[in-house]
Amino acid sequence: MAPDDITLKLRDVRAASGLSLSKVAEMTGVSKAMLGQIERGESSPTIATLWKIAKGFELPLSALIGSGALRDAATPDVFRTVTFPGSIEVKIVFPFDPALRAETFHVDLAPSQSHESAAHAAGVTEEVFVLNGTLDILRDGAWVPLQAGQGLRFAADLPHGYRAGDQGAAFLNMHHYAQTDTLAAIGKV
Amino acid sequence: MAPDDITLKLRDVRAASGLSLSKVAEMTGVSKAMLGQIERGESSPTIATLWKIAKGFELPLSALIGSGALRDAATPDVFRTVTFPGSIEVKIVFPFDPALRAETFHVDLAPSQSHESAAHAAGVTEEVFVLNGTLDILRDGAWVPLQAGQGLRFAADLPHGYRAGDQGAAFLNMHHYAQTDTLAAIGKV
DNA sequence: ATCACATGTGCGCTATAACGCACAAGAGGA
DNA sequence: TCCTCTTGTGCGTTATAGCGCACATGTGAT
Repeated sequence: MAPDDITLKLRDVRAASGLSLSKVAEMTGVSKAMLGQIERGESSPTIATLWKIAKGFELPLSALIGSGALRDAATPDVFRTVTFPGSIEVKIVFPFDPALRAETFHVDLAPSQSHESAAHAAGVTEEVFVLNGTLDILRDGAWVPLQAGQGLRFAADLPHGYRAGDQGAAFLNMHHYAQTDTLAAIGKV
Repeated sequence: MAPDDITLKLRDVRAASGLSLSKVAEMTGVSKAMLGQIERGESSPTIATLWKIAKGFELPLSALIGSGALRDAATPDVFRTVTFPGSIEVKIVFPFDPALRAETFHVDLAPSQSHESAAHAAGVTEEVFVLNGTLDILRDGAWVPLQAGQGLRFAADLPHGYRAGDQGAAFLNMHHYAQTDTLAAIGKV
């Protein structure tokens, strides 16, 4: 890929918002002239200014960077069950999808049952949403108490654990694999 | 947030690869001195050079951009609520994280209430997991019935809709943004 | 000890990103 | 028409990204 493949979508974003260069300049702190040049491809902005723009629009930085985008299709629901190494049994709610880099499990813990998990690979983030009962999550050495309807997002590349309350617990467990697994592609890890 | 929140992960990536500045300079076409300055935070690179670096490592650009990540954050004892353009009100369970490109909402529908959503931007995938009641999802022109404990994953860049059953419905709604998102978050939709 | 080589950092120079300001073109209004 | 406001673009200046080169340090090897 040539460096020309960087398509900045500022023009699209601004068009969608219906704002003028002046307005955008005002809300981002980036000069009107510079914004124009960026849109026209006459200037290659610093990430610092790109950040300012993204912040102004309240957009993730990646929203402004056009790269090779993978498209994705729908996947229906099929519940397969899988036993984790840690010996607990989980149901697959959403299977892993390479495009999303995510998968979702449904976990059931018996009353007071606990499960400790070793550190996952770097860049793995977990999200837990409690469906029923109460659940304590061990993260960073401390137990975080959660009730039904509450959620917690944490980095899973550290040792962590789950512990159900007196009435057991059911929760959704989303695993997000950041693009850090690309480190694997380099050779190390 | 100050622009200082941009943490470039070049140092981490290079450390993981075990390569020297010279080697990286050679394979990326970016001067050794500049690479050093970027790692030390003394220089804010252009996206052009950032692209060269990413390309040299055969990494996606986003792999080098540190989200300024909250990552570990979000214990939503306090739910923030947000009203969708479509007029229904949703609670934010997990806020958008650039690294994950995902956010999760908690949606409550009154009995028989329905909500239609226009097509989102290309590359948006939704996951729905029903917590309570029954829910029908309009996808691809057909209504898919779901009960509590069931989930559905579908491409959201087509018109789609939700319809609660007789007792109403509560469900989690995960939005995954492929690298093309942009427009959806702005408000245009 | 001295050599040979590779590591990362500092210096001077050039290219250019980013700014403020001014200007030309268009859109209504009176 | 003339006036006023806003649109986006061009110009001159300053700040800084990015380069090549040289230097200081470090690590073995002989």
